[in-house]
Amino acid sequence: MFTVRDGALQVLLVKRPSDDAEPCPGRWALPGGFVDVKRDASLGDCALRKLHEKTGVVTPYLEQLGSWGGATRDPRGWSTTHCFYALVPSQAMALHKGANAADVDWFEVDAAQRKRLAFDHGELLASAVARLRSKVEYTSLPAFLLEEPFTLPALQQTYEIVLGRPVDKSAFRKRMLDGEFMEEAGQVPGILGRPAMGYRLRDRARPALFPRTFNAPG
Amino acid sequence: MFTVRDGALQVLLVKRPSDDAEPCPGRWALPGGFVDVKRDASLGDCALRKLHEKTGVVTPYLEQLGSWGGATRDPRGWSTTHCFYALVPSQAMALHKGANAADVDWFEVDAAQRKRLAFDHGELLASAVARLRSKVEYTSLPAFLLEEPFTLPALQQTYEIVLGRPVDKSAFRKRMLDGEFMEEAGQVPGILGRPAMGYRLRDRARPALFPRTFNAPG
DNA sequence: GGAATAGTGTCTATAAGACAATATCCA
DNA sequence: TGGATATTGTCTTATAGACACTATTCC
Repeated sequence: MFTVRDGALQVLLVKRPSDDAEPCPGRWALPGGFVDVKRDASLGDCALRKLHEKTGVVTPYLEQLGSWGGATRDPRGWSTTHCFYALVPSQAMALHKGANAADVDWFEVDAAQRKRLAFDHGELLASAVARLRSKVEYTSLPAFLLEEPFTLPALQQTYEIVLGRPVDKSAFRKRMLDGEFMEEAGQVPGILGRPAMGYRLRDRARPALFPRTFNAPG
Repeated sequence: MFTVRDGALQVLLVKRPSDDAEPCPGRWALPGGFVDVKRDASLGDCALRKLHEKTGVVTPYLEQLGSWGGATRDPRGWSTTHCFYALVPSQAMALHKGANAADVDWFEVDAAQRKRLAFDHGELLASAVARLRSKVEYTSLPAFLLEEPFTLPALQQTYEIVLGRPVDKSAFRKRMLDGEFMEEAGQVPGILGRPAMGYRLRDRARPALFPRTFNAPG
Protein backbone atom coordinates (compact mmCIF):
# COMPACT_ATOMS: atom_id res chain seq x y z
CA MET A 1 0.00 0.00 0.00
CA PHE A 2 1.50 3.26 -1.20
CA THR A 3 0.75 6.87 -0.47
CA VAL A 4 2.42 10.23 -0.91
CA ARG A 5 3.08 12.08 2.34
CA ASP A 6 5.51 14.81 3.31
CA GLY A 7 6.75 15.10 -0.24
CA ALA A 8 7.77 11.46 -0.53
CA LEU A 9 6.42 8.16 -1.77
CA GLN A 10 5.70 6.03 1.28
CA VAL A 11 4.80 2.40 1.85
CA LEU A 12 2.84 0.82 4.70
CA LEU A 13 4.60 -1.91 6.67
CA VAL A 14 3.46 -4.06 9.57
CA LYS A 15 5.66 -5.51 12.27
CA ARG A 16 5.68 -9.28 12.64
CA PRO A 17 4.91 -10.60 16.14
CA SER A 18 7.99 -11.06 18.31
CA ASP A 19 6.79 -14.55 19.19
CA ASP A 20 9.71 -16.82 18.31
CA ALA A 21 7.31 -19.54 17.19
CA GLU A 22 6.34 -17.35 14.22
CA PRO A 23 8.63 -16.95 11.20
CA CYS A 24 10.65 -13.73 10.92
CA PRO A 25 9.76 -12.43 14.41
CA GLY A 26 10.01 -8.69 14.92
CA ARG A 27 10.71 -7.93 11.26
CA TRP A 28 8.81 -5.37 9.22
CA ALA A 29 6.73 -6.91 6.46
CA LEU A 30 4.19 -6.04 3.80
CA PRO A 31 0.63 -6.45 5.08
CA GLY A 32 -0.83 -9.79 4.10
CA GLY A 33 -2.21 -13.08 5.26
CA PHE A 34 -3.87 -16.27 4.21
CA VAL A 35 -6.90 -16.71 2.00
CA ASP A 36 -10.10 -17.50 3.87
CA VAL A 37 -11.96 -19.79 1.50
CA LYS A 38 -15.17 -19.11 3.39
CA ARG A 39 -15.06 -15.32 3.02
CA ASP A 40 -12.94 -14.50 -0.02
CA ALA A 41 -14.63 -14.87 -3.38
CA SER A 42 -11.41 -14.04 -5.20
CA LEU A 43 -7.79 -13.12 -4.60
CA GLY A 44 -8.58 -9.43 -4.98
CA ASP A 45 -11.31 -9.71 -2.36
CA CYS A 46 -8.83 -11.29 -0.02
CA ALA A 47 -6.37 -8.45 -0.54
CA LEU A 48 -9.07 -5.86 0.09
CA ARG A 49 -10.13 -7.67 3.26
CA LYS A 50 -6.57 -7.81 4.57
CA LEU A 51 -6.03 -4.13 3.89
CA HIS A 52 -9.27 -3.27 5.61
CA GLU A 53 -8.36 -5.32 8.67
CA LYS A 54 -4.96 -3.66 8.99
CA THR A 55 -5.84 -0.09 8.11
CA GLY A 56 -9.59 0.45 8.04
CA VAL A 57 -9.38 1.74 4.47
CA VAL A 58 -11.88 0.43 1.96
CA THR A 59 -11.76 0.13 -1.82
CA PRO A 60 -8.58 1.94 -2.73
CA TYR A 61 -7.02 1.42 -6.14
CA LEU A 62 -5.80 -2.17 -6.21
CA GLU A 63 -3.71 -3.88 -8.86
CA GLN A 64 -2.27 -7.36 -9.02
CA LEU A 65 1.50 -7.25 -9.16
CA GLY A 66 2.32 -10.90 -9.60
CA SER A 67 2.87 -14.13 -7.76
CA TRP A 68 5.90 -15.68 -6.22
CA GLY A 69 6.38 -19.32 -5.30
CA GLY A 70 9.20 -21.49 -4.12
CA ALA A 71 10.62 -23.72 -1.43
CA THR A 72 12.83 -21.14 0.24
CA ARG A 73 10.72 -17.98 0.51
CA ASP A 74 9.04 -19.16 3.74
CA PRO A 75 10.90 -21.30 6.30
CA ARG A 76 7.75 -23.40 6.72
CA GLY A 77 8.12 -24.90 3.24
CA TRP A 78 7.03 -24.48 -0.40
CA SER A 79 4.60 -21.58 -0.60
CA THR A 80 3.08 -19.11 -3.01
CA THR A 81 2.04 -15.53 -2.49
CA HIS A 82 -0.18 -13.30 -4.57
CA CYS A 83 1.08 -9.77 -4.39
CA PHE A 84 -1.15 -6.74 -4.96
CA TYR A 85 -0.40 -3.09 -4.52
CA ALA A 86 -2.82 -0.38 -3.47
CA LEU A 87 -2.71 3.39 -3.86
CA VAL A 88 -4.44 5.53 -1.22
CA PRO A 89 -4.62 9.24 -0.45
CA SER A 90 -2.70 9.96 2.73
CA GLN A 91 -5.70 11.78 4.22
CA ALA A 92 -7.72 8.57 4.18
CA MET A 93 -5.12 6.89 6.32
CA ALA A 94 -4.92 9.62 8.92
CA LEU A 95 -8.48 8.89 9.95
CA HIS A 96 -7.82 5.28 10.72
CA LYS A 97 -4.52 5.23 12.45
CA GLY A 98 -4.77 4.41 16.12
CA ALA A 99 -5.92 0.90 16.87
CA ASN A 100 -2.67 -0.98 16.55
CA ALA A 101 -0.49 1.96 15.65
CA ALA A 102 2.61 0.43 17.17
CA ASP A 103 2.92 -2.36 14.62
CA VAL A 104 1.72 -0.45 11.54
CA ASP A 105 3.64 2.47 10.09
CA TRP A 106 4.53 4.39 6.96
CA PHE A 107 8.10 4.47 5.62
CA GLU A 108 9.64 6.28 2.71
CA VAL A 109 10.18 3.65 0.04
CA ASP A 110 13.91 4.28 -0.13
CA ALA A 111 14.23 3.74 3.61
CA ALA A 112 11.96 0.71 3.49
CA GLN A 113 14.08 -0.83 0.74
CA ARG A 114 17.18 -0.50 2.91
CA LYS A 115 15.56 -2.50 5.71
CA ARG A 116 15.80 -6.25 5.84
CA LEU A 117 12.16 -7.16 5.46
CA ALA A 118 10.51 -10.44 6.41
CA PHE A 119 10.43 -13.37 3.96
CA ASP A 120 11.07 -12.22 0.39
CA HIS A 121 9.19 -9.00 0.95
CA GLY A 122 12.22 -6.93 0.00
CA GLU A 123 11.99 -8.41 -3.46
CA LEU A 124 8.23 -7.92 -3.61
CA LEU A 125 8.57 -4.29 -2.57
CA ALA A 126 11.29 -3.61 -5.12
CA SER A 127 9.10 -5.13 -7.79
CA ALA A 128 6.10 -3.06 -6.74
CA VAL A 129 8.09 0.18 -6.70
CA ALA A 130 9.51 -0.60 -10.11
CA ARG A 131 6.06 -1.31 -11.50
CA LEU A 132 4.62 1.85 -10.02
CA ARG A 133 7.44 4.11 -11.25
CA SER A 134 7.24 2.55 -14.67
CA LYS A 135 3.47 2.95 -15.00
CA VAL A 136 3.54 6.52 -13.79
CA GLU A 137 5.42 7.35 -16.98
CA TYR A 138 2.41 6.65 -19.15
CA THR A 139 -0.70 6.38 -16.95
CA SER A 140 -2.82 8.53 -14.67
CA LEU A 141 -1.99 6.40 -11.64
CA PRO A 142 -0.88 9.28 -9.38
CA ALA A 143 -4.46 10.58 -9.38
CA PHE A 144 -5.30 7.63 -7.15
CA LEU A 145 -2.91 9.00 -4.54
CA LEU A 146 -5.01 12.16 -4.12
CA GLU A 147 -8.24 12.93 -2.38
CA GLU A 148 -10.96 14.29 -4.67
CA PRO A 149 -11.36 16.94 -5.77
CA PHE A 150 -7.71 17.47 -6.58
CA THR A 151 -6.04 20.29 -8.50
CA LEU A 152 -3.71 20.04 -11.46
CA PRO A 153 -0.79 21.59 -9.55
CA ALA A 154 -1.29 19.01 -6.78
CA LEU A 155 -1.41 16.23 -9.35
CA GLN A 156 1.72 17.53 -11.01
CA GLN A 157 3.51 17.58 -7.68
CA THR A 158 2.48 13.98 -7.09
CA TYR A 159 3.86 12.96 -10.47
CA GLU A 160 7.11 14.73 -9.68
CA ILE A 161 7.43 12.99 -6.34
CA VAL A 162 6.89 9.53 -7.77
CA LEU A 163 9.01 10.15 -10.85
CA GLY A 164 11.74 11.88 -8.89
CA ARG A 165 12.15 14.64 -11.45
CA PRO A 166 10.43 17.91 -12.38
CA VAL A 167 7.79 18.02 -15.11
CA ASP A 168 6.97 20.95 -17.36
CA LYS A 169 3.74 22.64 -16.30
CA SER A 170 2.36 23.43 -19.71
CA ALA A 171 3.03 20.03 -21.23
CA PHE A 172 1.69 18.37 -18.10
CA ARG A 173 -1.61 20.24 -18.24
CA LYS A 174 -2.08 19.57 -21.93
CA ARG A 175 -1.49 15.89 -21.38
CA MET A 176 -3.87 15.58 -18.47
CA LEU A 177 -6.68 17.62 -19.99
CA ASP A 178 -6.39 16.02 -23.43
CA GLY A 179 -6.73 12.60 -21.81
CA GLU A 180 -10.31 13.42 -20.80
CA PHE A 181 -10.20 11.08 -17.84
CA MET A 182 -11.09 13.81 -15.33
CA GLU A 183 -14.02 16.18 -15.01
CA GLU A 184 -14.22 19.55 -13.35
CA ALA A 185 -15.49 19.63 -9.79
CA GLY A 186 -15.56 23.29 -8.83
CA GLN A 187 -12.91 25.66 -7.65
CA VAL A 188 -10.67 24.66 -4.78
CA PRO A 189 -9.34 27.63 -2.79
CA GLY A 190 -5.68 27.26 -1.95
CA ILE A 191 -3.94 28.55 1.11
CA LEU A 192 -2.24 31.26 -0.92
CA GLY A 193 -2.51 32.74 -4.36
CA ARG A 194 -5.06 32.09 -7.06
CA PRO A 195 -7.52 29.25 -6.44
CA ALA A 196 -7.27 26.25 -8.75
CA MET A 197 -9.89 24.21 -10.53
CA GLY A 198 -10.71 20.96 -8.79
CA TYR A 199 -11.05 17.73 -10.73
CA ARG A 200 -12.41 14.28 -10.13
CA LEU A 201 -11.73 11.04 -11.97
CA ARG A 202 -14.32 9.78 -14.38
CA ASP A 203 -13.30 6.18 -13.73
CA ARG A 204 -12.11 5.36 -10.26
CA ALA A 205 -11.43 1.73 -11.19
CA ARG A 206 -8.70 1.96 -13.78
CA PRO A 207 -6.14 4.55 -14.86
CA ALA A 208 -5.99 6.29 -18.21
CA LEU A 209 -3.18 5.33 -20.59
CA PHE A 210 -1.19 7.97 -22.42
CA PRO A 211 0.22 7.23 -25.86
CA ARG A 212 3.73 8.26 -24.80
CA THR A 213 5.95 8.38 -21.79
CA PHE A 214 7.01 11.63 -20.19
CA ASN A 215 10.13 13.41 -21.35
CA ALA A 216 10.36 11.69 -24.69
CA PRO A 217 10.89 14.89 -26.63
CA GLY A 218 9.27 15.16 -30.02
CA MET B 1 1.53 -20.40 -25.72
CA PHE B 2 1.25 -18.18 -28.77
CA THR B 3 2.78 -18.30 -32.19
CA VAL B 4 2.20 -16.76 -35.62
CA ARG B 5 1.38 -19.26 -38.35
CA ASP B 6 -0.38 -18.96 -41.68
CA GLY B 7 -0.75 -15.23 -41.28
CA ALA B 8 -2.61 -15.43 -37.98
CA LEU B 9 -1.94 -15.32 -34.27
CA GLN B 10 -2.50 -18.79 -32.91
CA VAL B 11 -2.72 -20.32 -29.46
CA LEU B 12 -1.90 -23.85 -28.33
CA LEU B 13 -4.68 -25.78 -26.65
CA VAL B 14 -4.80 -29.28 -25.18
CA LYS B 15 -7.82 -31.53 -24.99
CA ARG B 16 -8.93 -32.65 -21.53
CA PRO B 17 -9.27 -36.43 -21.08
CA SER B 18 -12.74 -37.72 -21.87
CA ASP B 19 -12.75 -39.60 -18.58
CA ASP B 20 -15.90 -38.46 -16.81
CA ALA B 21 -14.15 -38.60 -13.45
CA GLU B 22 -12.04 -35.64 -14.51
CA PRO B 23 -13.46 -32.11 -14.55
CA CYS B 24 -14.42 -30.63 -17.93
CA PRO B 25 -13.97 -33.88 -19.90
CA GLY B 26 -13.31 -33.50 -23.60
CA ARG B 27 -13.03 -29.73 -23.51
CA TRP B 28 -10.13 -27.77 -24.96
CA ALA B 29 -7.99 -26.06 -22.32
CA LEU B 30 -4.82 -24.07 -21.90
CA PRO B 31 -1.85 -26.32 -21.13
CA GLY B 32 -1.16 -26.47 -17.41
CA GLY B 33 -0.97 -28.60 -14.34
CA PHE B 34 -0.06 -28.72 -10.71
CA VAL B 35 3.14 -27.55 -9.06
CA ASP B 36 5.54 -30.34 -8.15
CA VAL B 37 7.19 -29.08 -4.97
CA LYS B 38 10.01 -31.55 -5.44
CA ARG B 39 10.98 -30.41 -8.94
CA ASP B 40 9.84 -26.80 -9.35
CA ALA B 41 12.03 -24.17 -7.74
CA SER B 42 9.59 -21.42 -8.71
CA LEU B 43 6.30 -20.83 -10.50
CA GLY B 44 8.12 -19.92 -13.69
CA ASP B 45 10.06 -23.17 -13.55
CA CYS B 46 6.82 -25.05 -13.20
CA ALA B 47 5.37 -23.31 -16.26
CA LEU B 48 8.47 -24.09 -18.31
CA ARG B 49 8.35 -27.71 -17.22
CA LYS B 50 4.69 -28.04 -18.19
CA LEU B 51 5.29 -26.49 -21.59
CA HIS B 52 8.21 -28.79 -22.19
CA GLU B 53 6.16 -31.84 -21.26
CA LYS B 54 3.34 -30.89 -23.62
CA THR B 55 5.31 -29.57 -26.57
CA GLY B 56 9.00 -30.40 -26.27
CA VAL B 57 9.88 -26.73 -26.60
CA VAL B 58 12.43 -25.31 -24.17
CA THR B 59 12.98 -21.76 -22.87
CA PRO B 60 10.65 -19.70 -25.01
CA TYR B 61 9.77 -16.18 -23.95
CA LEU B 62 7.70 -16.54 -20.79
CA GLU B 63 5.83 -13.84 -18.91
CA GLN B 64 3.58 -14.02 -15.89
CA LEU B 65 0.10 -12.84 -16.74
CA GLY B 66 -1.57 -12.96 -13.34
CA SER B 67 -3.32 -15.21 -10.93
CA TRP B 68 -6.92 -16.19 -10.52
CA GLY B 69 -8.54 -17.66 -7.43
CA GLY B 70 -12.03 -18.48 -6.27
CA ALA B 71 -14.49 -21.10 -5.21
CA THR B 72 -16.23 -21.57 -8.55
CA ARG B 73 -13.49 -21.72 -11.14
CA ASP B 74 -12.87 -25.44 -10.57
CA PRO B 75 -15.73 -27.82 -9.60
CA ARG B 76 -13.42 -29.48 -7.10
CA GLY B 77 -13.42 -26.43 -4.82
CA TRP B 78 -11.54 -23.20 -4.02
CA SER B 79 -8.44 -23.04 -6.19
CA THR B 80 -5.87 -20.67 -7.54
CA THR B 81 -4.04 -20.69 -10.84
CA HIS B 82 -0.91 -18.86 -11.92
CA CYS B 83 -1.19 -17.96 -15.56
CA PHE B 84 1.83 -17.41 -17.82
CA TYR B 85 2.02 -16.88 -21.51
CA ALA B 86 4.81 -17.94 -23.83
CA LEU B 87 5.80 -16.79 -27.31
CA VAL B 88 7.45 -19.28 -29.66
CA PRO B 89 8.45 -19.29 -33.31
CA SER B 90 6.19 -21.61 -35.24
CA GLN B 91 9.17 -23.43 -36.74
CA ALA B 92 10.24 -24.59 -33.28
CA MET B 93 6.87 -26.27 -32.81
CA ALA B 94 6.85 -28.04 -36.15
CA LEU B 95 9.79 -30.12 -35.02
CA HIS B 96 8.02 -31.44 -31.96
CA LYS B 97 4.56 -32.19 -33.10
CA GLY B 98 3.78 -35.86 -33.29
CA ALA B 99 3.77 -37.64 -29.96
CA ASN B 100 0.29 -36.84 -28.73
CA ALA B 101 -0.80 -34.77 -31.68
CA ALA B 102 -4.43 -35.67 -31.28
CA ASP B 103 -4.92 -33.82 -28.02
CA VAL B 104 -2.64 -30.84 -28.72
CA ASP B 105 -3.35 -28.35 -31.48
CA TRP B 106 -3.02 -24.77 -32.64
CA PHE B 107 -6.05 -22.54 -33.10
CA GLU B 108 -6.43 -19.02 -34.36
CA VAL B 109 -7.07 -16.91 -31.29
CA ASP B 110 -10.38 -15.62 -32.60
CA ALA B 111 -11.62 -19.16 -33.17
CA ALA B 112 -10.27 -20.27 -29.80
CA GLN B 113 -12.10 -17.46 -28.07
CA ARG B 114 -15.36 -18.57 -29.61
CA LYS B 115 -14.97 -22.07 -28.13
CA ARG B 116 -16.21 -22.92 -24.68
CA LEU B 117 -12.95 -23.71 -22.97
CA ALA B 118 -12.48 -25.74 -19.80
CA PHE B 119 -12.67 -24.07 -16.36
CA ASP B 120 -12.23 -20.29 -16.61
CA HIS B 121 -9.71 -20.65 -19.41
CA GLY B 122 -11.80 -18.52 -21.73
CA GLU B 123 -11.27 -15.62 -19.37
CA LEU B 124 -7.56 -16.39 -19.00
CA LEU B 125 -7.14 -16.53 -22.77
CA ALA B 126 -8.98 -13.26 -23.29
CA SER B 127 -6.77 -11.67 -20.69
CA ALA B 128 -3.61 -13.02 -22.30
CA VAL B 129 -4.63 -11.86 -25.77
CA ALA B 130 -5.45 -8.42 -24.43
CA ARG B 131 -2.11 -8.19 -22.66
CA LEU B 132 -0.23 -9.32 -25.75
CA ARG B 133 -2.02 -6.96 -28.14
CA SER B 134 -1.52 -4.12 -25.72
CA LYS B 135 2.19 -4.74 -25.23
CA VAL B 136 2.83 -5.12 -28.93
CA GLU B 137 1.95 -1.44 -29.26
CA TYR B 138 5.05 -0.36 -27.39
CA THR B 139 7.44 -3.31 -27.07
CA SER B 140 9.52 -5.58 -29.25
CA LEU B 141 7.54 -8.66 -28.22
CA PRO B 142 6.80 -9.89 -31.78
CA ALA B 143 10.50 -10.57 -32.24
CA PHE B 144 10.04 -13.52 -29.88
CA LEU B 145 7.62 -15.04 -32.36
CA LEU B 146 10.35 -15.36 -35.00
CA GLU B 147 13.23 -17.70 -35.51
CA GLU B 148 16.62 -15.99 -35.60
CA PRO B 149 17.98 -14.51 -37.70
CA PHE B 150 14.84 -12.67 -38.77
CA THR B 151 14.43 -9.85 -41.28
CA LEU B 152 12.78 -6.50 -40.78
CA PRO B 153 10.05 -7.20 -43.35
CA ALA B 154 9.26 -10.46 -41.55
CA LEU B 155 9.16 -8.63 -38.22
CA GLN B 156 6.92 -5.97 -39.65
CA GLN B 157 4.56 -8.60 -40.97
CA THR B 158 4.43 -10.18 -37.52
CA TYR B 159 3.55 -6.84 -35.97
CA GLU B 160 0.82 -6.34 -38.51
CA ILE B 161 -0.67 -9.75 -37.82
CA VAL B 162 -0.77 -9.25 -34.07
CA LEU B 163 -1.95 -5.67 -34.29
CA GLY B 164 -4.44 -6.42 -37.01
CA ARG B 165 -3.57 -3.35 -39.02
CA PRO B 166 -0.88 -2.25 -41.48
CA VAL B 167 2.19 -0.37 -40.32
CA ASP B 168 4.23 2.11 -42.35
CA LYS B 169 7.47 0.57 -43.55
CA SER B 170 9.72 3.56 -43.10
CA ALA B 171 8.48 4.48 -39.65
CA PHE B 172 8.65 0.87 -38.60
CA ARG B 173 12.28 0.48 -39.62
CA LYS B 174 13.31 3.69 -37.93
CA ARG B 175 11.64 2.61 -34.73
CA MET B 176 13.19 -0.85 -34.69
CA LEU B 177 16.69 0.25 -35.60
CA ASP B 178 16.69 3.23 -33.24
CA GLY B 179 15.76 0.91 -30.39
CA GLU B 180 19.14 -0.82 -30.65
CA PHE B 181 17.79 -4.04 -29.27
CA MET B 182 18.86 -6.08 -32.30
CA GLU B 183 22.18 -6.68 -34.00
CA GLU B 184 22.92 -7.61 -37.56
CA ALA B 185 23.39 -11.28 -38.31
CA GLY B 186 24.27 -11.43 -41.99
CA GLN B 187 22.14 -11.40 -45.08
CA VAL B 188 19.19 -13.72 -45.37
CA PRO B 189 18.32 -14.66 -48.97
CA GLY B 190 14.61 -14.52 -49.62
CA ILE B 191 12.68 -16.68 -51.99
CA LEU B 192 12.29 -13.79 -54.37
CA GLY B 193 13.64 -10.30 -54.83
CA ARG B 194 16.39 -8.56 -52.95
CA PRO B 195 17.77 -10.39 -49.91
CA ALA B 196 17.21 -8.73 -46.54
CA MET B 197 19.51 -8.16 -43.62
CA GLY B 198 19.07 -10.69 -40.84
CA TYR B 199 18.93 -9.61 -37.21
CA ARG B 200 19.16 -11.25 -33.84
CA LEU B 201 18.00 -9.99 -30.46
CA ARG B 202 20.60 -8.68 -28.09
CA ASP B 203 18.55 -9.75 -25.08
CA ARG B 204 16.51 -12.88 -25.48
CA ALA B 205 15.09 -12.56 -21.95
CA ARG B 206 13.09 -9.35 -22.06
CA PRO B 207 11.62 -7.11 -24.75
CA ALA B 208 12.66 -3.55 -25.54
CA LEU B 209 10.26 -0.76 -24.59
CA PHE B 210 9.47 2.03 -27.02
CA PRO B 211 8.66 5.51 -25.72
CA ARG B 212 5.42 5.62 -27.70
CA THR B 213 2.74 3.41 -29.09
CA PHE B 214 2.31 2.84 -32.81
CA ASN B 215 0.12 5.12 -34.86
CA ALA B 216 0.14 7.98 -32.39
CA PRO B 217 1.03 10.58 -35.00
CA GLY B 218 3.47 13.31 -33.99
C1' DG C 1 0.16 47.46 -5.67
C1' DG C 2 2.85 43.28 -4.53
C1' DA C 3 3.43 38.46 -3.58
C1' DA C 4 2.11 34.06 -4.75
C1' DT C 5 0.13 30.70 -7.33
C1' DA C 6 -2.93 29.20 -11.52
C1' DG C 7 -3.47 29.05 -16.17
C1' DT C 8 -2.38 30.28 -21.34
C1' DG C 9 0.28 31.26 -25.50
C1' DT C 10 4.15 31.03 -28.53
C1' DC C 11 8.15 29.07 -30.46
C1' DT C 12 11.03 25.26 -31.59
C1' DA C 13 12.91 20.71 -31.99
C1' DT C 14 11.95 16.16 -32.93
C1' DA C 15 10.11 12.22 -34.58
C1' DA C 16 6.34 9.72 -36.85
C1' DG C 17 3.52 9.07 -41.02
C1' DA C 18 3.06 9.32 -46.05
C1' DC C 19 5.02 8.12 -50.06
C1' DA C 20 8.39 8.52 -53.65
C1' DA C 21 12.87 7.04 -55.12
C1' DT C 22 16.65 3.99 -55.29
C1' DA C 23 19.16 -0.54 -54.55
C1' DT C 24 19.84 -5.42 -55.11
C1' DC C 25 18.68 -9.83 -56.00
C1' DC C 26 17.04 -13.71 -59.54
C1' DA C 27 15.41 -15.46 -63.81
C1' DT D 1 16.16 -6.43 -68.84
C1' DG D 2 12.18 -6.90 -65.90
C1' DG D 3 9.88 -8.31 -61.81
C1' DA D 4 10.00 -8.43 -57.02
C1' DT D 5 11.39 -7.10 -52.80
C1' DA D 6 14.57 -4.34 -49.52
C1' DT D 7 16.25 -0.02 -48.10
C1' DT D 8 16.73 4.96 -48.04
C1' DG D 9 15.29 9.72 -48.53
C1' DT D 10 12.19 13.71 -48.55
C1' DC D 11 8.35 16.21 -47.11
C1' DT D 12 4.69 17.15 -44.02
C1' DT D 13 2.56 17.37 -39.70
C1' DA D 14 1.53 16.64 -34.90
C1' DT D 15 2.98 17.45 -30.40
C1' DA D 16 5.98 17.62 -26.41
C1' DG D 17 9.19 20.65 -24.13
C1' DA D 18 10.91 25.25 -22.99
C1' DC D 19 9.70 29.37 -21.25
C1' DA D 20 7.53 33.71 -21.23
C1' DC D 21 3.32 35.83 -20.40
C1' DT D 22 -1.31 36.75 -18.40
C1' DA D 23 -4.95 35.99 -14.71
C1' DT D 24 -6.78 35.76 -10.10
C1' DT D 25 -6.62 35.65 -5.40
C1' DC D 26 -5.27 37.70 -0.64
C1' DC D 27 -2.82 40.92 1.97
